[in-house]
Amino acid sequence: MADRIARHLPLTEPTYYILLALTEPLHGYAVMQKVEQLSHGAVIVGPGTLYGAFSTLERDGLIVKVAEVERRKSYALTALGRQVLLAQIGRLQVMVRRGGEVAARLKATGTR
Amino acid sequence: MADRIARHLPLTEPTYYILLALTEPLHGYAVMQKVEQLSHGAVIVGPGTLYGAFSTLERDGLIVKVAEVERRKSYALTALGRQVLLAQIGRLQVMVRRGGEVAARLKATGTR
DNA sequence: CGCGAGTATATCGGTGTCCGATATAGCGAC
DNA sequence: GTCGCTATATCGGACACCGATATACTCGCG
Repeated sequence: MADRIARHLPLTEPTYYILLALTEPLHGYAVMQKVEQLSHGAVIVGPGTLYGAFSTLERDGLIVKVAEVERRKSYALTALGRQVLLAQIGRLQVMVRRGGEVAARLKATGTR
Repeated sequence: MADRIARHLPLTEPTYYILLALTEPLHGYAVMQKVEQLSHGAVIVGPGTLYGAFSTLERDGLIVKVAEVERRKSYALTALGRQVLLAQIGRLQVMVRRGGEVAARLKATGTR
């Protein structure tokens, strides 16, 4: 059953960046900063988005708590989380390829 | 004010493909088929998604009705819609580039 | 000593979107 | 005459995003 992976797709933009950040174990606050950096400032996740997403992702088994030192709770991707992330990257590549073709056409044709 | 464009971002996957399909004037039913084709079957938009999205997109000025022959209502991108679509393609390119780096690292490092 | 700024986690509620289910209706084929 | 395809449309549930808000610790500066 490959829909064990497909069931979680597509990922939204914030969720995608959160998983991307968690390829390296990080705690919540660090994820907020990493996402901003990864997206060149295009995506800013606030506390509401972050901790809501953490709950959902942990419940679904895509991430897991790996440490809890002082106030910092660190999370990391599970094997399933890695597979979902890679599958999403595949979807994005299709989207970009299609988009690139169309973009070229739009620019070439002009406003018509 | 560039947030005239940014206000509409990010686009969800179905909305992205709908706009992509409408770079060429099409009526609703044809959009459903085009989206499925563009996405290699990964995205299937049902009537609920499609006509709901049409209402929102037309209200926001990203698409416009260009013809209505028999039962077919054809829509096409506006200038704003084209700008939003191109901006979204830019976001996707950033996402894919970041994803590609991480994917390479994930595969190289293995399961650790 | 007090206060602002940064670190860090957490909850709540509004808003919007996706999407399945459902409905209508014309058309051609068998 | 009924099945399936074309074609448009509405409704409601479920879910996610995200701003506002709250708590609490630490550090530095005046």
